Amino acid sequence: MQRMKQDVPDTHRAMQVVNHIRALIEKGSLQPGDKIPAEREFAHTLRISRASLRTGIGYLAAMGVMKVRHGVGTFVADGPPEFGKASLSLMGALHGFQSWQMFEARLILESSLAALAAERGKQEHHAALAEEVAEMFAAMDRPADYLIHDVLFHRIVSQASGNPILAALMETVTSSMYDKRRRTVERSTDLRESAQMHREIYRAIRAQKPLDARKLMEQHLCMAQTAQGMERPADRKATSAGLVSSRTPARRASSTSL
Amino acid sequence: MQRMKQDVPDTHRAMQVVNHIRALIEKGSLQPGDKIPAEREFAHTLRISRASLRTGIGYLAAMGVMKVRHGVGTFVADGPPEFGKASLSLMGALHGFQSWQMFEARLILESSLAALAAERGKQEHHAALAEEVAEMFAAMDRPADYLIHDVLFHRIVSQASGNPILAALMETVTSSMYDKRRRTVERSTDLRESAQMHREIYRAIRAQKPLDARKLMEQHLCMAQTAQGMERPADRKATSAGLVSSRTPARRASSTSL
DNA sequence: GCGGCGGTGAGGTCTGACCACTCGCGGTCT
DNA sequence: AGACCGCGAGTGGTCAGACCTCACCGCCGC
Repeated sequence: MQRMKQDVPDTHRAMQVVNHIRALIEKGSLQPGDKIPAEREFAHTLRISRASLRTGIGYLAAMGVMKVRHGVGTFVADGPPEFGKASLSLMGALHGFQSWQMFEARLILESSLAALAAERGKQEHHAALAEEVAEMFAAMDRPADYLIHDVLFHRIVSQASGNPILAALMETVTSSMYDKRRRTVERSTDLRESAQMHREIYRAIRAQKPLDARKLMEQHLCMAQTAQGMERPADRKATSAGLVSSRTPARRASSTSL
Repeated sequence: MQRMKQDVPDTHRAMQVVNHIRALIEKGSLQPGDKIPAEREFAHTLRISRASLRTGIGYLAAMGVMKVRHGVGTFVADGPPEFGKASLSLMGALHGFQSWQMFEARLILESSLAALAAERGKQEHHAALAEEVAEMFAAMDRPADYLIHDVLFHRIVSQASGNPILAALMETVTSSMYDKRRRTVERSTDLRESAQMHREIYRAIRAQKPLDARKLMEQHLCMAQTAQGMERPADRKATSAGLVSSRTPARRASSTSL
């Protein structure tokens, strides 16, 4: 029988702070971007020491719920939802995550994200997407700039999906690959092809064709994976049937069909 | 132009601790389950105050990289990779995540996980899966126990997928739904049907039929969503074409085909 | 008008003491 | 001899207060 108990990541006081702030957020009296009272003052209000308060704030900051700015104050995170960015990186070092696993996770998340974006994307998203595609074509000779708009493009797709949870998960995965991508893009030679693939994806999303968007995104990511030489070491090909939208509908006939 | 800078969640000293421990992990001198030196001693070694050391440890603990046990010591996390469990819950309260969004995220992750498990699952996983299915059938009249084996089943599927990253992401999503599920299962009446669906999924995985496993898992989750009355408020149906493995391959003909 | 300088208030760090929890050793009672 | 209890060493948790660093902004002098 497993433990199944609530996680107790920190100690009493810290959780007290976390729960207090959580209550404030849920009550609506603490909105994203808001500033919380100064540490000394807040600590006195909660009847705890400043050190304990800082422990709790540190916990929240580590998870991306709050942002601390030295000399300014402590604020509730305002931008798009983000989990602790360094977390995946740390976990990777600890559990020995492989590059192909990251790509696989990204492939699954982002292809679904593209499909959702095609279904639900609004005009504003289409416009932003078009903007980034244009920027990418314009920056084909400047890999560093190109990467920026590349990332932006995918981020907008995430937003257009209308599911901030998936978007946040995606961001977590991609952010831990960013530095590696930056190095790869520098010596990339076929940014033109990449830009065109982005344009195709954009078109599929604008045309509200989820299946096309999904397939194109899969192609795009598989290509990116190949470009970085991060295919899965042996056995199956990366584009295994269960992962990528299959082009062999015939196999569906073998369904056990409940 | 966006910021794109590295995240600086905490301050200098804390990151110094994080990086030090990260280095120890990457060097291999710190394995999962290992105990790190006592705080007073470790702080003296790093030439920083105990308070600063604790800040760094708190950061790592918040992300699930380390586990602190009062009166015992501080250890490197050993179990399956887990992100901060409370994070999604906090983020949800902050950004107003909807239930259907959680279900959607879970649907995407877990259906892919099932497909991967069908491709890569080993015999040991099949055995464990069968075990849990049996337990579920045996616990149909005890909702609380049933839920435990339900969770275990899905967790084993995650492991069988061979991608710890996706498994960890899934765990993050599901753990924030656990309490709600617990309440729902209590008044559930058709656990028999649920158990049978799990058995079907198990069979598809054992038979190495990724597409079947994916589809069955989708059905199972959609049913669970319906049971909890958490469908998406209006517009489309939950089983939109781009999300669920379509049963209308004809639509694929409309591809823009790059 | 502009730029540097310093005040103000925020977070960051340090110190050292004390509190709370675990665990195991050793004594005691049965 | 064996089971039980108590206590103490070791470890994390909390506290208090002082001081440092940084960001911001208004004042003052040029």
